[in-house]
Amino acid sequence: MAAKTDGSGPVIPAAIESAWGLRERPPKGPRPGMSVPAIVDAAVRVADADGLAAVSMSRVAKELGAATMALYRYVGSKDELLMLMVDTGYGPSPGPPAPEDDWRAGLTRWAWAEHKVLRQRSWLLHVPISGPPITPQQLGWMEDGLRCLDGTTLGEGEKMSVLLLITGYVRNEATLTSQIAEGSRAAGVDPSEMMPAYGRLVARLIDPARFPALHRVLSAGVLYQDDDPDDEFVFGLDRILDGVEALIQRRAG
Amino acid sequence: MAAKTDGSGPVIPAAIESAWGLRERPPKGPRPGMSVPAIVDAAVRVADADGLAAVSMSRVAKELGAATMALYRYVGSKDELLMLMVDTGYGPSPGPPAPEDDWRAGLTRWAWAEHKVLRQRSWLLHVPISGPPITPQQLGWMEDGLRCLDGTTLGEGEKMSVLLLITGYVRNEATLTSQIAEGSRAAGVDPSEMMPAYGRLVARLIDPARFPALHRVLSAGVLYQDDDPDDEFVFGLDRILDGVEALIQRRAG
DNA sequence: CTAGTTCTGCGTATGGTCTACGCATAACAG
DNA sequence: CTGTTATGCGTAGACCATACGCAGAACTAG
Repeated sequence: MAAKTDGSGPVIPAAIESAWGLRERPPKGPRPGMSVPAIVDAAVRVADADGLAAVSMSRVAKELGAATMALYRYVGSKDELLMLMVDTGYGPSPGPPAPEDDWRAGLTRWAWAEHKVLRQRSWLLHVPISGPPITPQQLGWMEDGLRCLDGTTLGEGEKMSVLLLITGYVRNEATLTSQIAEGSRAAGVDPSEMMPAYGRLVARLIDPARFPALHRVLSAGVLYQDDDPDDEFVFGLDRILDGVEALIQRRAG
Repeated sequence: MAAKTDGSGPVIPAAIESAWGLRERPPKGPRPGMSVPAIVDAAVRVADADGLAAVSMSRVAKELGAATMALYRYVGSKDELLMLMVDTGYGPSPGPPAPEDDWRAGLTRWAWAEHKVLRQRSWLLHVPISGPPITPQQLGWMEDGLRCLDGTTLGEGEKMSVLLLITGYVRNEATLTSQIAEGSRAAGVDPSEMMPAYGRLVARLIDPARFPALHRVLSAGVLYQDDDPDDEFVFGLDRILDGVEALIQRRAG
């Protein structure tokens, strides 16, 4: 009931420990008929096909031809399963930066790699994350990001903050574009018509006297055009990297 | 079934229309015993007290002394209720920037205002947002943000992108700190012990040979200290604003 | 004043969720 | 061979959102 505070350190979910390869199978009892990776793979398959909302314990069990409750011998709860799904959903990190890359090129590639994963598996954005990363591959991503900043003048804490900033930006951008995509699918509208429709809606709702600046944006036609989402992504990323560059130069000078 | 595409424009949920003050009550039939604002207020009260997970239709109805199904006469679905909760949860926008503020001071205040709201009502972060903002107060926030950039050299589209960038950052930062808070409450650990515990955990899991950069961060003691979350917030915000400043100067020069 | 219409309140019921618990059985240790 | 321990999984409980339909209230038209 109380938090475990013995010498072993903080509590970790059992399935996470086994993801790190710690933990041996007890020698007694019947052989397990399934495995944690098989369950996680099945869950990822379901999420890829029908979205995160379709991932229920019974659905995953059906995918494996097993009974619902059988899964609970392998994962402690649905939340634990979700955590493992995130780990394998992201996949292996893109690897350390190429030797010829400076920090900016490295981080750009790093950000694009996450961007690409999130565009393909937008369900990752819907998983309620419940804490800082502790799974092997997630820490692998972090490691690769840190290496991009290796030669810079930044302190270790600053490096970490920069990565947090960038990964947060990537997630956020992906969330926005996936919402547009999902919204258009739900409304049965062509995705390229989504932003124009939004612009018309806002134009119909707002009073130009009360919302002058917004009205000006609408008049400029900004919301009506269906931009390339990648352009929007590049814009924000470049702003952030410009800000980081300013810091690096201040530290150097 | 198909999307409505008549002259009235895109479909909007009934309760949103009434939030904008459009829509008259039909003259016939019994007087409504409740009102949409009363329901939304009750739901916000529940979320404030017990978190978003506690907001179920039956719980909100109980709060009002009404029957569960009675609510569906006022809101079309739970999702619609959530959208309205977000609108009133954010509250009125902070107002236009002070005349003596330049764009940077204005946006800083704007960002802090959202930061403050999200710190007080962290359940706002858990509401699955399903599209671009269309409620009155949300567009009010947008309007105020745009006004901060009024005198700058940026194009209308760029202004919008900058706001998206900042609001995304604020949400992201708030998400991270609220996760730490919620995680520590769930584990029954003192919040100030949370990051140190995380640092120890990572140190126990990773192999320094496989994760050298991460190991260096740990050795620097970065994860062990319990930073002031506001410092972290300021760091990221300053980076972003530096990036925006670089753009503004490029456009000006 | 009456009849018709339309809206409200809400009870019932359906189908979904996660998961606590306990039992039968299988596999190993001694 | 016996005891111990793990597995597979059925049952059941406690929630959840919400579709549907009915009783009755409040208005309008005649």
